[in-house]
Amino acid sequence: MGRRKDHSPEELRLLILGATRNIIENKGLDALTARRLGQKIGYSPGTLYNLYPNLDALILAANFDTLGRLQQFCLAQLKDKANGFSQVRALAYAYLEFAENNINCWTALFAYKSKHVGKKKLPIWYRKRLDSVFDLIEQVLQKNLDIPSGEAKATGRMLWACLHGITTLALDSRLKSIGLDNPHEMIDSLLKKCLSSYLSAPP
Amino acid sequence: MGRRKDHSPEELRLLILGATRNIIENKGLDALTARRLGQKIGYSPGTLYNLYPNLDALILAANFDTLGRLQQFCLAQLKDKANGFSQVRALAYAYLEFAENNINCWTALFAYKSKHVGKKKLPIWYRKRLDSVFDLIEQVLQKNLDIPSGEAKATGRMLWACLHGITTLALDSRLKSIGLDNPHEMIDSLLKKCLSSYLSAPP
DNA sequence: AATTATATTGAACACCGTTCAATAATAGGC
DNA sequence: GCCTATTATTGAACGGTGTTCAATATAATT
Repeated sequence: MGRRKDHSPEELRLLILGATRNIIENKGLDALTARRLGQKIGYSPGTLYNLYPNLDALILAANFDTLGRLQQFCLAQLKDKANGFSQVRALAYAYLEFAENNINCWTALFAYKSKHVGKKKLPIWYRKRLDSVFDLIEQVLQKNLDIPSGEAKATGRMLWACLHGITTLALDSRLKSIGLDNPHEMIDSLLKKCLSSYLSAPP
Repeated sequence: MGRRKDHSPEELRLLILGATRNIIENKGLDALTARRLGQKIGYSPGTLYNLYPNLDALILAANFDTLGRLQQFCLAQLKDKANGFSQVRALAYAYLEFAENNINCWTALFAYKSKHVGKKKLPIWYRKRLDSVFDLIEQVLQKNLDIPSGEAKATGRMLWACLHGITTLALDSRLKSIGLDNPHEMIDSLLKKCLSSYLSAPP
C-alpha cells in the first residue's frame, strides 16, 4: 500500500469515470459495484473514495456524460434534414434512437440506485445541462414552426415529456406485445396531432 | 423451529403480501428486505421462501395489486363526470392523481429491483391485467368521442404512453424547476391537441 | 407410542457500499 | 546520502443484502 503515482489525480478521476461509463454501457447500472470498478482499473475499491464521495456521485458524473452525448447526437441528426416539420420529427426520432442504441446508459439516467439520492437536489451544473437538453425541442419548434413564442416552451416541455413516456414504454422489453411497440408510429401520430395547427402548409 | 401452524399456507401468503404492500407503500420499494419483512410478520426470513420463490415474485404480486387498485380508482373517477371529452380528461387526471397519491406503489410498478427480472417475461395473469388497464383509455375514447374504431386502439396506447411520461417526469422531485411541473396543464394541452378532431362540438 | 410428514428456522455463503488505521512510496530539507 | 514529512493506496472490518438448506420441532398418521 502506498503512493504509486501511476496517474495524477485528474488522470485517475478520468480513469475511474471511464471505467464507470464502460461498465454501465456494457453491463448495465446494476453491474456497477465498487469492487468490480476497482478491479477494472487496477486499484482497490477504497481508492474510488479518494476521488469521489460515493458511487452515486460517480453515476451522476456518468449520467452527465450521457446527457452530453444525447444532446450532441440530437443536434447531429438535425444537420441534414429539411427545415420545417422534418426537423421536429428528426429530433424526436433522434431521442428515441439514442435511447435504443444506448439502452443501459439511457436507463441509468432515470434509474436511481440509492435510497437517498431521490430526495437530494441535483447539482447546478447537472441541472444546467439537463435544461439545455430540454430547451432543444423548444428551439427547434420555434425555428421551424409558426408557433407563438409564448407557447413554445410549454408545448416543447409537454412534447418532451410525451416523447419520454413513449420511449420509456417502448424500451421496456416486458411490455412488448401489449401494443406498446411501434414507437415511431406513436411519435408520428403525436407530432402530427399536436403540431398541425402550427404548420404553414398542412403535412 | 418447526411447525407452528399459526396460519394456514394461504393465510401466510396473504400475511406476507400484506406486509409487502405495507412496506412498499410506507417506506418505498428500497425498504423492502427479506429480514425486515420477516420481522414484520413475526417469521424468519427463510419462511418467505416457502411461499414465494424470491422477493421479485413478491414485488410482482404487490404490483399486481397496485394495478388493480389503479384500475378501480380510474373507473370510480369516471362515474360522476359528464359524457364526452370530460370523461377522457377525468381518466387522465385519475391516472395522475393515483400516481401522486401512491407514489411509492406507483414507482414500484416501473422500478425493477433485480438484475434478471428485466429480461424475464411477465406472467400471463399479470399481462392480462396490464392489458385491461391499457384498454381503459381505448374504451373511454370510443364511448365518448367520434373516433374511428380503427384508430381508437393506437390513439389510446399513444395517449397512455404520453400520460405516463408526463406523470413520470412530474413525480420526479429532482426535475422540479425545469418547467416539468404543472402536469395538469400538460395533460390538458395534450388531450385538446390530440383529440380536437374527434370532438363533435369544439371544446 | 412410534413413525412419517411438514412447517420453520437461523446459520452460512457470497455479495454489497463505505470507512479508516496502517502502510509504502515519494518529495523536500539538510 | 540520509531523514523526515507528506501523500497515495490499501484491505480488513462493519453492517447490510438475497438466498439456500440441513437441522429441528411440531402435527398427523399408523
